[in-house]
Amino acid sequence: MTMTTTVPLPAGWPTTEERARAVQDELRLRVVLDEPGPPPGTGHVTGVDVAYDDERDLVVAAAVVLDAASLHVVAEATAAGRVPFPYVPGLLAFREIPAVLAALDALPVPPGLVVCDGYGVAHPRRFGLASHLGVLTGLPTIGVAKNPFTFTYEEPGTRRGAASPLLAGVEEVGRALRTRDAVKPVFVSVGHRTSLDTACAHTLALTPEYRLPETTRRADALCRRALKEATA
DNA sequence: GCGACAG
DNA sequence: ATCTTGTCGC
Repeated sequence: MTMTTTVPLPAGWPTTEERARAVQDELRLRVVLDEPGPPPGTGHVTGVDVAYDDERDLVVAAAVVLDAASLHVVAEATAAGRVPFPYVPGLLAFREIPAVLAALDALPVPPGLVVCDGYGVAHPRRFGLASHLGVLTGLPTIGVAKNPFTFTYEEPGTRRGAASPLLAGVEEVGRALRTRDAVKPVFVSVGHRTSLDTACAHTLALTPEYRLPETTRRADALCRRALKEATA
């Protein structure tokens, strides 16, 4: 059974793009990049995702906890509220995080590593959704995105497991990682308290069958379902 | 100035 | 993100 809670807007949540960028420039200093992160296949791995109904100004987030070894669902929670920020490239976190925080708070078990649908340090100011969520919660986080955003990369080898650097100019901000033979890669970046190697290892452990991590797939399905039930 | 741009 | 049917393939 899934419990849906109501989203409280964190105190001081920015309303303007200018303020939001200032918040990123301040919080980015707290990102921890010198920890390896939890080893793949142990403990919990949690996927978070968000669905919208802009017509009704409604946002629903889902958090799904998996046992990292079996990939079985251990717990799940959802949270619904008003959309707190418009979609602006580079400021996605301000639109998604309040609902995600509420869903994580509603979980009955520790989340372990949190897998986000989007980017971590692969970001214009090196502070994407996954890093922001990590700093706010203290949890280890990674970002697994479906698109290369503004970054560049060389096509990785055709086999699952092949990878190539995701580049912001000459700086490596993440990795294009093939999770399925001959299928478009995903774009992995560190969020908080995790290394890039660990992030990629987790991503491969979570993709035994599909291109996207099992965590993301489960969270995506849950928030869409909860949005329909909230709309109905 | 123009275009591109995680979800 | 979201709007949306059928269809090709394992």
